[in-house]
Amino acid sequence: MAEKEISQAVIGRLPRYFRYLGDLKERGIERISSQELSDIMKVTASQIRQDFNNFGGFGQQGYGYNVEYLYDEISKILGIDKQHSLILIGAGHLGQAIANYTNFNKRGFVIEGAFDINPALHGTKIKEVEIRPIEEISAFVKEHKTEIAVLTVPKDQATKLAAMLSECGIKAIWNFAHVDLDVPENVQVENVHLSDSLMKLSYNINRYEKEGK
Amino acid sequence: MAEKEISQAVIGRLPRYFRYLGDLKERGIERISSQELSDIMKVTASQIRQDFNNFGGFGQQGYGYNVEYLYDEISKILGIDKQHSLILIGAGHLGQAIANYTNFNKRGFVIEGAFDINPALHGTKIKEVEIRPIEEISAFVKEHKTEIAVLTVPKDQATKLAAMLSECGIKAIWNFAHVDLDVPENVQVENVHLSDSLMKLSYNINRYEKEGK
DNA sequence: TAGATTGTTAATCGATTAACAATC
DNA sequence: TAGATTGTTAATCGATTAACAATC
Repeated sequence: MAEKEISQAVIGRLPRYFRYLGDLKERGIERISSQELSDIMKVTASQIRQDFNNFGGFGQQGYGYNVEYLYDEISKILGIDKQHSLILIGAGHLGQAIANYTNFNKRGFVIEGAFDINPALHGTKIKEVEIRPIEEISAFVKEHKTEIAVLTVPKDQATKLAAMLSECGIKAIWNFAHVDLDVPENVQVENVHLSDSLMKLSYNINRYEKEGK
Repeated sequence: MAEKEISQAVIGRLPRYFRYLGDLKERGIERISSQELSDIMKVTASQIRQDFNNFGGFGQQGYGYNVEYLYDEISKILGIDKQHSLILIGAGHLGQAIANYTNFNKRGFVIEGAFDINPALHGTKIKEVEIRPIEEISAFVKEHKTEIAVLTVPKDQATKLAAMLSECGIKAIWNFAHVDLDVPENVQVENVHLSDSLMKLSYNINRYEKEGK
């Protein structure tokens, strides 16, 4: 069905809405108006209403939005109402950091396998998951129908691994390598380019010092 | 001087230009036209020319752009032609990952201190840098005129630490905590919200499966 | 000089904000 | 019913793309 395509600008804001709604829910708040949410989140009430309306009406005139309902709906839109299977490729510090970040697990992102090129690590464990040689990735992904590969390897390896992962049916790559992956359109890629982020910070330090603004 | 404000959309693209230009430079390529760069980077030539022209003319009609010159100019714009001092706050896996990522060091981002709440870590080292109690942050930042604090602590700590850091004159916070920091406008913040990123990935998996697009 | 390609203006497109009618 | 607040259309703003004159 040709539902109208939602812009990535809107999608990019959903996790933040989700986070604030989670907080409100925890604080026992039942309803909220776009104006109140606007005050808390520092975005316009208009944008909030437009964003939510991309997915159909979640609110009620004269009342506002039911926090729990809205929270649940956003979780469905984001696809985090279901479990997702992950494999870790690269068991370095970054891989460890991700494996140990319990919030992902709580949200249903479950690490089912871990792989590294370093033989010394094979057989050792990262958060209860055994580290295997990268040669075993393909068979593992096919057998477990793994959805997401977390790529925390140097960039020269990343390109080859991405091609291989695409071939064995991975659905998505969460890419921490500092390179743009070229994969078929049935493989979703989300990049986390930490050095890009740090450079933006550097720019803004610079800019503030020059412009005083 | 009221130079016209450059949009964050443009800034966000600079690190990627920088990366590609670095590659070209390494491959010994001296000049490149906006069209050639467009082919490699998969953005329009028009956008490339517009982006660069925000900062004045870097090219030459009939010739194109000199790779090395352009590379250097972008590094100046991003402020990565100078050294930047960092402190690590939170010496967990993520902090370790960042400390061990040698590329940052190579780019002039130097970690000068590390702090953690856990007394067991005090006195131990993370990449040659001694881990200190967080009570010492304030004095350290003032003494070393530290520019950037890398915040890799749980979110409840992050809010308080951000306020403290702002007070003792930090210029910027690279925030990995899953919370929006509220700091004065003289403190630059760059957020790395990993779970937001993962949720976007989840959305796109979902979307592709539904729409087949 | 002729050809190539930038710098820059104009046109288009998309995203955000404002306004208000619909309705709970 | 009156008041509140959404859903949605219209207006504005900004970013991207196209076009072309300037110029190397």
